[in-house]
Amino acid sequence: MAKKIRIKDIAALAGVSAGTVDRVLHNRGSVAEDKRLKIEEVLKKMNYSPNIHLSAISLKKTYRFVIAIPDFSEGEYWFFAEKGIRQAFETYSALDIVCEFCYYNHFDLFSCRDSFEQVILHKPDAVIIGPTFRDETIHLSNQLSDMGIPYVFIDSAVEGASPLAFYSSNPYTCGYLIAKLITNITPKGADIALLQAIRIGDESANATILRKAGFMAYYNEHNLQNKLYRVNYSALDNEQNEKLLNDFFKDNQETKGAVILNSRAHVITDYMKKHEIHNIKFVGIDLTEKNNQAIREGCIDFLIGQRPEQQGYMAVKTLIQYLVFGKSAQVTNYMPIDIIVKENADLYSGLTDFVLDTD
Amino acid sequence: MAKKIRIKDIAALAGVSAGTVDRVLHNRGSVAEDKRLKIEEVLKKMNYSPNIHLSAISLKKTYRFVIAIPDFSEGEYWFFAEKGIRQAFETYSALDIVCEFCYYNHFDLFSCRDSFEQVILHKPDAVIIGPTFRDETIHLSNQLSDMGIPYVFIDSAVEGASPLAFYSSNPYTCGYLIAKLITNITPKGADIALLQAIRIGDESANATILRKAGFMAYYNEHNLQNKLYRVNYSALDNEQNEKLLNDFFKDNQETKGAVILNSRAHVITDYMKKHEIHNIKFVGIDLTEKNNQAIREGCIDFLIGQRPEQQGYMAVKTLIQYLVFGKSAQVTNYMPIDIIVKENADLYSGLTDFVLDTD
DNA sequence: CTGTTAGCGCTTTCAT
DNA sequence: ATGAAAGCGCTAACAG
Repeated sequence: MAKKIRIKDIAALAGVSAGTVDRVLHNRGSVAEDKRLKIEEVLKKMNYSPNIHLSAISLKKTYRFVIAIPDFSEGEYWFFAEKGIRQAFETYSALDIVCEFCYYNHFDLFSCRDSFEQVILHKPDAVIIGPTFRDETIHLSNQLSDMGIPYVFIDSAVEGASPLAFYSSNPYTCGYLIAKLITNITPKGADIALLQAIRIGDESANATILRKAGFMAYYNEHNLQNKLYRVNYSALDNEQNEKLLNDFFKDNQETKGAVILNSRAHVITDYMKKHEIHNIKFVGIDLTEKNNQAIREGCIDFLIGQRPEQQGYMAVKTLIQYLVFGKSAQVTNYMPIDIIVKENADLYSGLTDFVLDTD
Repeated sequence: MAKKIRIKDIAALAGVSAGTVDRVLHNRGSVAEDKRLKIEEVLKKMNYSPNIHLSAISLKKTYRFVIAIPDFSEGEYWFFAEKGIRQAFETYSALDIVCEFCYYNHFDLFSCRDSFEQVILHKPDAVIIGPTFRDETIHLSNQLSDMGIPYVFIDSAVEGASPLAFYSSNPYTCGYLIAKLITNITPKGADIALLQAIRIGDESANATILRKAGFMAYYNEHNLQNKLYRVNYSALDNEQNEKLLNDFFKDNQETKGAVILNSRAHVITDYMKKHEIHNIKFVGIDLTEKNNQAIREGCIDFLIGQRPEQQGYMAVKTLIQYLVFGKSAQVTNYMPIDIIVKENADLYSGLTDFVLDTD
């Protein structure tokens, strides 16, 4: 085990004082060029990296975080993302962080627009965005970029923005894998239903579009002949939903498989249970509490897990590293895509203790 | 966001000084009973927990860790476990930790015995054990228990020992899931081969026995009629292996699926590739580098992932929490069981950056 | 431009 | 038994 290297050690090796090393570390200027070079050389050679938790106690600065994500109920997807965010704040409890949450309804474009306007008003030092609507997200991103405020996307990224980083699963791969799974567990050539949510003010969410592309890619690459029905459902209006699904399932009794490219699988399995529709294989996304229930009961065959806690945690961590040391992380960060079945579902849920840290 | 609570705050609320609170926190005695009770009450009410990274700088104590695990080459299972262990030491870099590794050959009982004898000689403050052979592990555990030295198991646990905690996947569930996967991707009733390693001095490793139990349980619960061949192979002797596998595959051309309950899947797929045996579905364990290669090439259909890095990381973390604050964690800790296929394999490998931390 | 110093939260030693 | 004080690594304000 290498002995710990302290600022003092670096200082000695470079023939300066600790204060000067610190100035270099934080780019605070007022350091002679030759000494700066010398210090940077020593830092690199010794592979020094300061203990951020120790930095924190000396730093009196208060960091204002704003989190702009969809609202949620307990056990839903964004619940877990927020859990990860709060966990990160715990881990960095030595830092003085204040945090505002700007929630929006992610089925409602206008709600998102309102919410995003609030973000700037909070004068944040850092922002975490859960994008749903493309144009609104770009608009906010541009404002933040202009003001020099760093921001990180979680759940999905948006083309045309310049976040410090984003943490999401690769939606294309997700869709691709879903296609593989559903076709592997349904008879060859069977009809498949593709459920999609109705949104207010926009036809489809950002991530969902990309997942669909991956899904279709699998079909094309494998020359699949399965008939594919696009079925609308409503996540907001139960009655409307009932009607929409009735229309489809009455007329298409031959459907053997169904997939949904967002976390509302349970809405569909609830309907199926109620109407005693069995023998339809079902693949969905996200281990929400309700989906967990459904997978236990055998109503869902596969779920794709996206590690929302970890995304939230990493977003905070990345921003802190940047704010404190100006360290920019890797921009593109795709999470592992977990394949969840009845047997391993329990092990994935509520596992916030099994988490790690790296630097 | 709740304001940070410091020892000083607790002290003020309890009407004592910071020093006294610290004495209570660390059970260092010399505190009047009534004050102790008062302080403990305040601690609980305020839900105080000290920042361990800050504690660390004041603590000058050196902690001696000994890690007794199987030896490995780069990219093998234990390589990743050790990676997680080292990562944890990084995270807790404020602590002064020295660490000795006692490796043993996990196909050789006697090597294990020798290695475990070394452990005690290092006079460790804490030990991490990767158990393979039951009796040797129990023997070491008893010695450690007698000396009051905390130890944690990773990869698998051993009945009859009293570790501070263990981190492993549930071997029974692992085996069960492997059975489900192989029977789902092979024709109904098809012959299945169960590959098992020859070991020196012992018939089978601890974890493997339990996995086999889970595997068989699935068979029994589902009344499967598949013929099951137990096939020996050698992980150490290539020539012997060639012969063993020849014997089996020549005589059993009807085998449609194969599973292996340890991380050497690639040994078998290498053989199959060499002998141009195709059309055998294959399920194995652990995303080692070589297995990763095999899954990419399509030689393996499913791999079960056990998160070795995370196990190692958690083992260190648990021991540190115990050593510094006497905090005992939960004893039984089953990791998520990852299901890995060609499409998501890349996302699981080399992902040591995507890790979290909680307290 | 640079070294010195005080102070962050936590622990421990040393008087009391 | 207890509080005051010093010191851990790191940072920032202050002298020079």
